[in-house]
Amino acid sequence: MRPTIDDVAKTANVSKATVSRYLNGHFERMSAATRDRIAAVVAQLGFVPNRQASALKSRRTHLIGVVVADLANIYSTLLITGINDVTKEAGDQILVAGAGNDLAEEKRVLHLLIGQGVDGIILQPMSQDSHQYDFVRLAGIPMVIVDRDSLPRRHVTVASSDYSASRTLAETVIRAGYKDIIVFANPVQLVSSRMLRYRGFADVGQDHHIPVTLLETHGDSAAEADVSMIGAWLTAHPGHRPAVFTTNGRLLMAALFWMQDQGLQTPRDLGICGYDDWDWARLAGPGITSVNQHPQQIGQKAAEFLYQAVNGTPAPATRIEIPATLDLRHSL
Amino acid sequence: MRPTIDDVAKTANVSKATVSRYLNGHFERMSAATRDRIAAVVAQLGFVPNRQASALKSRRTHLIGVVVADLANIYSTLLITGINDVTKEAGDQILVAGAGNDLAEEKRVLHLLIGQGVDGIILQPMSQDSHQYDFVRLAGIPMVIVDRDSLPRRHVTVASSDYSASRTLAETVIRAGYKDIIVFANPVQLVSSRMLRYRGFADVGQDHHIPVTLLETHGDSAAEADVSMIGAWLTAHPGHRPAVFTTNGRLLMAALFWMQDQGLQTPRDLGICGYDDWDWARLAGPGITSVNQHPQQIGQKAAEFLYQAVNGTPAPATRIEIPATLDLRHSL
DNA sequence: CTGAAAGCGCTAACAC
DNA sequence: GTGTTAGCGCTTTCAG
Repeated sequence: MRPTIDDVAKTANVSKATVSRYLNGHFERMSAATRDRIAAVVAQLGFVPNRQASALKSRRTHLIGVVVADLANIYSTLLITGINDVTKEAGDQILVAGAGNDLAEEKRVLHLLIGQGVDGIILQPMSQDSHQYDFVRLAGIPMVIVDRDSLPRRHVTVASSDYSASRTLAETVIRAGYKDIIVFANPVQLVSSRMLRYRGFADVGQDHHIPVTLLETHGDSAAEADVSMIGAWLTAHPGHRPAVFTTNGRLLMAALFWMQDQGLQTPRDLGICGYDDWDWARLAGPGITSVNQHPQQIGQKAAEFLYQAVNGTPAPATRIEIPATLDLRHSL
Repeated sequence: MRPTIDDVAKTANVSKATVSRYLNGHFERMSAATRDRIAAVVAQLGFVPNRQASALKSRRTHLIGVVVADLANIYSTLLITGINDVTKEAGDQILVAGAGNDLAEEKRVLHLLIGQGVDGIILQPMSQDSHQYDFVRLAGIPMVIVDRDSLPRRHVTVASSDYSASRTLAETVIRAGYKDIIVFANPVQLVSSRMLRYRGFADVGQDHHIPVTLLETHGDSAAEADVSMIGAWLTAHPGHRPAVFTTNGRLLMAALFWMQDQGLQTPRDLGICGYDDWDWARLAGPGITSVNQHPQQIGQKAAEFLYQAVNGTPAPATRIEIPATLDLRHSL
């Protein structure tokens, strides 16, 4: 079985304390001889210190918890990759969990993370009410929020510039001559970023006296999303050629699948644009005009802020925006 | 700060042992009164047991380590999602790490996982030589391998039916009338699954006397992959219209980006097909014929086998294949 | 420069 | 039914 610090100490003829100093790099006042002897024994035994034990005393598990709304999402992957970029430098590991788009499940996994004694948490929150997360502050665990707001703001929040990116895209749509706009989204009341994306369109539409219709669906996979709502709208408005804006990549994909099935083409039959963090939209049809929010960068920034807090110098609880970028293509 | 089992014990006027029994569900011989009292105190204090401490004695951290070759990959996301489906049921958590396609880095993170005392590991291995992983068996940690072989086979290995799927696809290509086949891949010697995918084509090509050219590139992102090799081939073979097969989704995307930039169309100028685990290929061009290896299922199966081992009844070290499926579309 | 000893929060015999 | 006690493997004063 795994050797312990005691095994190392005995084989090297020193005390556990000395080995511990060695492991933690406190060679300042240690004879080179002892150091080398310990090094040899560690290598020979293949000793790997047990972090569970060390955490008990040192109060540092070197674990960072990450909770995303839905694991099977490109956004999540890229976010996690960004976080990993910085935890790696710190020699830490990430504990990932998916909330399955469910508040109760999110709460459950947060408790698991607390139980594991994570040094900090990065959360894409299900709830807009930050009081829901009081228990993690009570546990004394630093947390930073990503992608969505949770208010009153108690944590640094890193998100993309949803509202302004959305406005810019809406202006583009209108400039392209569309007289009808459809926003295809998951329920916007529930999540601040969705709401901001919708509001960007709604506000610009109002400025230009262009009607903006909100079509809400539950489920965001191609299979679950109820894309036929768009078909219903089309039937109800014969002769109209609207621009459809989808608030996330899965919905964009769902909409495009549906169009393909219906034999609808863009921009001939309708315009389409939406969020896409993975650039595949460039390849669909004539190329879909889309917004990229750079989740990897969001992950990096979030992790950097988290470490500030973990190291005792938390930044003020403000919203940090990573600019989303617009890729103009030929679907409008 | 976080309350401990001692705090709970004192407030509830019982011993730590009783609280511990409560926490672990040993109510068999416990008065309902004490049980309820403890429950109340636990809720009131917001007590969450410290798993680090419990692990020290119980030898179970409830942590499953997952090491993938590259975190920023759809395959990884879906694999992790599948693993999470089953660890969640067990009340466990997953510790994910990316090896950055580098053997040394993989070794480093494996050591970190061992240090964290994970109950088991799921690995998409960088090395085909299983001796590289002797140190994990020495540490007594159960492991299952996914996606690629590492031999001599010491661990259950869950992968997709690479060779047969690849043969089927090759037959399809040839039946479509192509007289030249190009396999665009990352170095095939290094990874068994790539090799199997290549061999499937090579063998079928030989059977039909159709030349199969292997074009190898390093880096698999659209930016890094050297797609111009295909262009060079085209230049060297004027008048030919080959079918290109890419051995993973990133390379498929890279090839399609390049074709788009070159103004090349499929199937007009060349045929194209490849691996795609996320169905976006359905939307590209006329729809790209592709192979889906169902990574989520692979993850689930792998986790199930891992738990068998963790629970003391390891399955024999065989290769388990999850059938890959072929989506015929219009790119050939 | 190194060692002894106490203890982190929890579990698991073994008592009673 | 419940309490006592002895650690799990490590870190960290405090001595020397």
